Amino acid sequence: MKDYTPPALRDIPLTTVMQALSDPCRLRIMQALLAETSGELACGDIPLRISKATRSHHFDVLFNAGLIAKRPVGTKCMTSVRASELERRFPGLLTLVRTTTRKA
Amino acid sequence: MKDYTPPALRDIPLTTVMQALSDPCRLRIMQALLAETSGELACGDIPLRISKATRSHHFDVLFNAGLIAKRPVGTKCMTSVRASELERRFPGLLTLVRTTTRKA
DNA sequence: CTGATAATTCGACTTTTATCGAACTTCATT
DNA sequence: AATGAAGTTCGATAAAAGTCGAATTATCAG
Repeated sequence: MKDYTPPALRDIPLTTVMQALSDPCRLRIMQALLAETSGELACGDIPLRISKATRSHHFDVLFNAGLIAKRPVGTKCMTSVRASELERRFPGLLTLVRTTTRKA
Repeated sequence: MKDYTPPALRDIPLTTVMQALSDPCRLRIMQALLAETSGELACGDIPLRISKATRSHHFDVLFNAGLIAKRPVGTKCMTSVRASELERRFPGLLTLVRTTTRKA
């Protein structure tokens, strides 16, 4: 919970974003966030069969890739997609993540 | 050069595509192919500072991720982006790859 | 202050990935 | 058949990434 200042998207290469989204858990997280009407969720709110440590790691990767923002609320850590910024820097990315359904 | 039959995109998860594009060499290859007016290039035509073996490996990853097609011409191996199919299966992907410039 | 909850940090371990040199295959040309 | 060019395959090695349990920090509710 060190720092809530997100990285500038200008400095993020597309390969970093691709890498962040190449893990099924992380893609799920992004899709869950995008599907949420409120726009944000706490880390623990997304059901994943992984340990707390791993979950924390995945959120970290998404954060460092510029994909999500974090906001502390009590002991919780609410996260949201940096939608408008991402759309500017990576046109088409969110459409891709939103509309591509997971294969059987 | 075993098989030139590309995988069905229906069976390719988005994470696989993301993983394939998470490497700088491979992203370059895709961007070079998309920028090419003829639409195709031989493996060796793209300048990369890697060995033949590694280059071959990267083309293999792109092929298995459903991103490119291969066509033998003599001893050469012409490759092209599976553009229309990709656009249907992964809307926004090619726009993303085409328009996102590499950071400084 | 105490206890409970949410999340992070710290090693340690395992799996995956990128990379290469060398040997091999294929095809075209001579 | 012999040469050369373009790719592939085969280990081997080194770096990166995913995973976890245990210890730690931070915050809220009594």
